[in-house]
Amino acid sequence: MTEVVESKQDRIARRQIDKFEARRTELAVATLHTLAELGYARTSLREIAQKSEFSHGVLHYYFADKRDLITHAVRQYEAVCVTRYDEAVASATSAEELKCEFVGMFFATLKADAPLHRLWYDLRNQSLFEESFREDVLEIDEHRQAMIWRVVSRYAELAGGEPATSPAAGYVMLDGIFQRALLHSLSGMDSSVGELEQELDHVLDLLVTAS
Amino acid sequence: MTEVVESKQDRIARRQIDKFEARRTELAVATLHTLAELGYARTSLREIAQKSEFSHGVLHYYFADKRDLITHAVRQYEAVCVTRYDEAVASATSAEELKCEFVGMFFATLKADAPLHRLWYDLRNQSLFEESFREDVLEIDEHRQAMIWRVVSRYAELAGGEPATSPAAGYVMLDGIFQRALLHSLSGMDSSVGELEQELDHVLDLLVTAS
DNA sequence: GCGAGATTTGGACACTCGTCAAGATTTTCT
DNA sequence: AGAAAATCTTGACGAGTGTCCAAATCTCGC
Repeated sequence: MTEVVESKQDRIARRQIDKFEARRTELAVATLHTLAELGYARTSLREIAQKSEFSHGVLHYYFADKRDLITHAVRQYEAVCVTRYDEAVASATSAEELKCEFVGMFFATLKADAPLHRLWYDLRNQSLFEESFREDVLEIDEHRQAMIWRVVSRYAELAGGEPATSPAAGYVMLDGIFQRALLHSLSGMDSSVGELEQELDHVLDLLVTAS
Repeated sequence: MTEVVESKQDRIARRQIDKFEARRTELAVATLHTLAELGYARTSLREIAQKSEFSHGVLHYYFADKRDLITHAVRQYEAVCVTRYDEAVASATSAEELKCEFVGMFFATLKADAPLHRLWYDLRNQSLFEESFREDVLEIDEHRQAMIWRVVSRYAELAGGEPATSPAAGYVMLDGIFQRALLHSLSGMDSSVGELEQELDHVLDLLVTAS
């Protein structure tokens, strides 16, 4: 009987833990939105709380401190970002089709999710100064690299060639294009963004050996 | 005679203005060092003053406000950074020599001036959130792009080929490599940096059409 | 419905921030 | 040398920060 009682208490305990976790992610999502809007340098706990439906005190009930909160927010970002092109990779039946879908999605998310993307770059840069961010940043960067590599290697396969770079170099070069396009997009330099879009078509072919 | 007096006053006035300007750049340089060490988010005026030989009040004697000061510091950065490869471009007599010198300098400054470089990326990212930084950032980015383009186009010339990308795409891709190498270098991932160095050799050739 | 525990609130705290101004100090000109 | 101007220091201010906590509120098993 004790074990029955125990399991019942366990169920109750688990339910509360789940609720606790659920609220944590809820607050982490609110944090993510505030960060995306204001940037790391100007995001305060009171600002975060104001964007949620809670008071600022509750943040310290669910998180040890500010770093703990932001770390969890970054982990939420990861969940959002790294499967973006997988469907296109799986469904494309020709190199041309994959390229077209990839370039389209690339610039679609650039425009639709600009605040989130600039946050990512902001946090990645923070990790250049704050060692405590590095582990998470490096891990997320790995996942982004893998995501891009799935596209590039599949593109090479469909084109009947081989990737011309390592996964790291390929990712880093395409990410460089994304960063520049993001900056120019937020600066209202639409024509420059358009040129980059045209050029991405071309760059993808540079990243695979001629078939 | 009035004009003689005036010109004498002018000389005096100019001398004082020059002195004023000199102290401004002196303080801007101190600001640059503090920014490079702490990052934008954690740099305060008192911290800047402490790294100089003055008190914090003097900053408001020479600069209107914090933004004015940081803007001038960024301009100082620009003066430092954009002629780095020009000597190599001018003196190289073969593609192989230019490539070797470029790759060497690329990774030498990566290691020697890491704090300054991470500051640049930090400020460029701030411009994604703060419109007031954008004008300066875009201008400096142009100069960096031109600097890289001088290398790429000369390399293509020496190799008897043509650049395979636009100046923007070429810059952005090489800059992406630099960013990644900087992150991994500051993270102590030396082997990863070494791989990127090897790969840069290869990437340079991707950026020119086969001769 | 009651009561214990979980959750939330809102204010207090110690601190740092940018800014400013009054006064002390130094430099410069006559 | 002495006066005038430029320069620098110091301390204060109000606002904003992260953190903590006592009290208020809510939840939920009994």
